[in-house]
Amino acid sequence: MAKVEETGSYKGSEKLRPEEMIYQEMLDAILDRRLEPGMKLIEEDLAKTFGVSRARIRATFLQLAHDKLINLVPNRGAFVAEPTIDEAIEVFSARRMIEDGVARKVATSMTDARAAQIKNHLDREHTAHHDGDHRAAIILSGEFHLLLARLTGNLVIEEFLERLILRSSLIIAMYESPQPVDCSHTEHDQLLNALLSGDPDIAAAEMSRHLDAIRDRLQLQRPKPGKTDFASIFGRTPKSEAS
Amino acid sequence: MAKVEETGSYKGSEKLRPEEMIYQEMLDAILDRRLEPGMKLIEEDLAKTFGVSRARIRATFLQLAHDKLINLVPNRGAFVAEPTIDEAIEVFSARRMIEDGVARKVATSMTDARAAQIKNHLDREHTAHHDGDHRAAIILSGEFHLLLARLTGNLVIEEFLERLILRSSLIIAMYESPQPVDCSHTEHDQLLNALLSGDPDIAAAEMSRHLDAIRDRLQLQRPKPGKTDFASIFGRTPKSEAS
DNA sequence: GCATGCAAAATTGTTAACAATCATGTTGTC
DNA sequence: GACAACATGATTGTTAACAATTTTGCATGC
Repeated sequence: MAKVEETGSYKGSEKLRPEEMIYQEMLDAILDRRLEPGMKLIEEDLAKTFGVSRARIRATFLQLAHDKLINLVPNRGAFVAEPTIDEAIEVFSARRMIEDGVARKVATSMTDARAAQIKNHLDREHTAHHDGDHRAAIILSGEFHLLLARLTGNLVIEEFLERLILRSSLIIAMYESPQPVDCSHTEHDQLLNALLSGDPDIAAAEMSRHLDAIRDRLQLQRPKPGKTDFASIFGRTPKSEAS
Repeated sequence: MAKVEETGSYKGSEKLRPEEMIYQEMLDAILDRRLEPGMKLIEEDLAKTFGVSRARIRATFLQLAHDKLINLVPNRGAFVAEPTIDEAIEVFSARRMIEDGVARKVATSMTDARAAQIKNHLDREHTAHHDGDHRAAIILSGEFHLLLARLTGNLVIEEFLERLILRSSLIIAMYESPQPVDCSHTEHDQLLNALLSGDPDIAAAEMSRHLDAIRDRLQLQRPKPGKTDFASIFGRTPKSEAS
């Protein structure tokens, strides 16, 4: 629970430096879809909202853009990112490539203490799921992967994967199927078993399966998400194309 | 040759947008060690040098800091990064974890066209080495790894690895042994053979070996690089510690 | 009625001045 | 002579105003 709040709280720990707090708040808003994909982000409005100058908002924009959570268009402004289907596929493919390696490393360096650490996390995932706390379940699910990355002891991997997991969260928020089927907590159990086997190939294979499963649960076949498909809404084909 | 200039030129393609040009120039200066590790970067001086406002320099700083090429200290300013030995080890360990996956993917999706593409690159590496063009050899060596990343067809991996390779370049510039022993071009040949075998395990193993070899060629055992060790210089031990 | 061009409003991009903070050198005291 | 307090200069952080660009609304003409 504490862990959940630490990473995903709305305006949780208020002793953060203001710059970090603004990043965190905008991040949460995007992942919660209070800021919808494609939405224009106006500097002055945000500056007034947070009580800071436009310069700080601009700096925050650069961070968010670097993490691919917003798009920065010269002279036009900032827009909440709308990851395409191809992007979504690429992100999970990239995660597979990296997290396979993570799984290999964790599997071959497993200790009792580490196993206990993972089990403890899984307990919290199960609790959240049992309590029907969907939001906590999603956050903990992401943190499970981050925990494995941390167990490699490699900060570079950890930081990169953290960004990639955030990006995944936006993708999931955008493409998740209407009826939430977060059965992934049982998959994490299987993953732990694979890691405990100590066999890097088995661990990597299970990680690949898991990430593919997440991807396959998404609705990645919609015509063009975010962009309203008037033709299908009104049951007719467009008369002519706009210039 | 064209490729070399494209990525590593001093002030090459001047039709870049000014913001990108400034990033590129500072990047080149850091990797060339014209800007030494630890050096203070003063906003106003750079602004005058490039004929832009401090605001733009600040934005460029954020980019460079994100790539870990400079350190940003609140109220103190920006300093060229001084990767520690531990950081250097972590970067190459991270690359191994990722590039193993890259090698696996490239090995299992090899075609004649791709093999030719790689061979063509190796030819250019050999030429540069034969001509004694050390600078081009280093750049091409980095681009070899980037080429493999590109062959995975995954933009996420490609972009991340690009940053990691830049960071590696700074590390190599900082820790390379006095007598340049860039024998890595023959290692790239071996890597190609491993990729052509089509066996992902062989390819990954060869990639690991190669990256470990680069790391092991570095002088990663100095007491504290960048920070002058007066005690050893003057052959005596410090009398007392500074407060 | 619809497209085109123009004018106004909104928004981003840039600059310069000011405030806050940190580094440096000096002075005074013990 | 060493240390601390202080004053000075340099540098970063912030703000507000201005310029450039894009978007929007409206009027005109076909």
